[in-house]
Amino acid sequence: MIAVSSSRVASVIRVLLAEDQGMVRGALATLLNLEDDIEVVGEAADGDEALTVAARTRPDVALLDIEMPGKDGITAAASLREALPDCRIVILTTFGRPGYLRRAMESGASAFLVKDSPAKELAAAIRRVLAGERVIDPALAAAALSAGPNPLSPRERDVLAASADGSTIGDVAGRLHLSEGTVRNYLSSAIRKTSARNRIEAVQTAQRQGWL
Amino acid sequence: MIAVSSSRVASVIRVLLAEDQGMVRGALATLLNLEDDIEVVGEAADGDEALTVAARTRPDVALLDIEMPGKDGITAAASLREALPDCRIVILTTFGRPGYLRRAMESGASAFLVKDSPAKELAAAIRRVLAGERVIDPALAAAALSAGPNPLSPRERDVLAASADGSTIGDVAGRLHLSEGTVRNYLSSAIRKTSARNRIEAVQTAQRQGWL
DNA sequence: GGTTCGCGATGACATCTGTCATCCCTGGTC
DNA sequence: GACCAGGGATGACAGATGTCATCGCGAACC
Repeated sequence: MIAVSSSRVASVIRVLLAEDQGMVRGALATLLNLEDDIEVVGEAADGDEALTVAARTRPDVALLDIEMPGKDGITAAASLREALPDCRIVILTTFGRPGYLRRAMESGASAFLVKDSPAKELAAAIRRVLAGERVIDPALAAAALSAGPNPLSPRERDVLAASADGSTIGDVAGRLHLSEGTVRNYLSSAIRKTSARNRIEAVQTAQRQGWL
Repeated sequence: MIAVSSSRVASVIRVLLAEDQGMVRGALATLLNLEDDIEVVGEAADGDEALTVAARTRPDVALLDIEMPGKDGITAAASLREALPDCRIVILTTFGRPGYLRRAMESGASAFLVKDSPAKELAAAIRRVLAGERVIDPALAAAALSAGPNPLSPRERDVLAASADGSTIGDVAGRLHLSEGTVRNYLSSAIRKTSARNRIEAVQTAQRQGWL
């Protein structure tokens, strides 16, 4: 054998990093590139960019932040799953919300990491995921299971989400092409299901649970 | 002179890093330690810890995240300013809110960085700050100046902040030892001053401006 | 001494919200 | 065919919310 066809070592893990905060993205990329068996082959600042970069670089693992402008990490994960079925997905997020974990898993993610955990766990998770394991914080998994699924119907979810920015009922009705009474009814049942006392509390619990 | 009393190089910059998200903190520390002239001599996960670690390590520069549990970065900056007047302060934050910038500067910070900016700017800012410069994103500075100061009176601010979590007027009145009518009056004027249509919008604009 | 401003309060009023009962229609499912 | 669950709507009602005028008090300022 005269020459190796590719210069890269067989065991190097090719990673795509999608994270909107430039400083965090740069720091994480540096951190990962220090590992002998990991190489960051692509970076993206939002979900859409992550998909185009992934199509070009064909990474072994995609590291996706949830909180990104435009297409969020979970939505991007679902699209990526179709485009590159062999690419493992690691979801990285600021908030360990039960609903996030549930949706991430349903979108085909292999790991779910919160940014609170130590930095060394990132590389470890990437290696474990490539070995076929699933990586989830046990405490968070328990919380997600005990919290149960999203109790809101799709329409209740829509209306609650549209009310989250302080819009008045009239605004929401106009935006969703519903009558004001209907909006009030959906809000009322959303408030009941979230055990809240008003719309604001309902929005907050729903967000805390990752239901929006 | 028989021996140098300290083994450290004269030009090494000793940095304290306060950031609550472990993964980000670890990655930033790694990034900074890669620089020849910078050494992270202490890490902290919240504002109070930052103060104790700073007292022990006496850093040249303190890198403080704003969004931390317990004592936030701006409050910590003010305390640090008293305890270690020679320590330069760099504020690092997710949100480039005008009010944050203003308060950070009033607390004695020398630099204000948003996490959106590229990772390489961090080390650059640390060096410039130590050289006596102030480092502020020009666009953000302009926004802070054009936005003007916080129009809310201290009490309006209190009441609005207490209403942010969806509490009812009765709750807020009880918590702040005010009559319900007074709370309504303060909320009403806060709503007027923020050009909002209701309490929720008022809370949102106030937060977006960094007025809470 | 007069003025202004912030804090705190009251009462009245109009409107917005949240709840409930009730209705129609549609697409399952047993 | 009977029987739900959802989506969508209406009307009525109580209570919460937002606005306004008005008052008293004390501190600051000219």
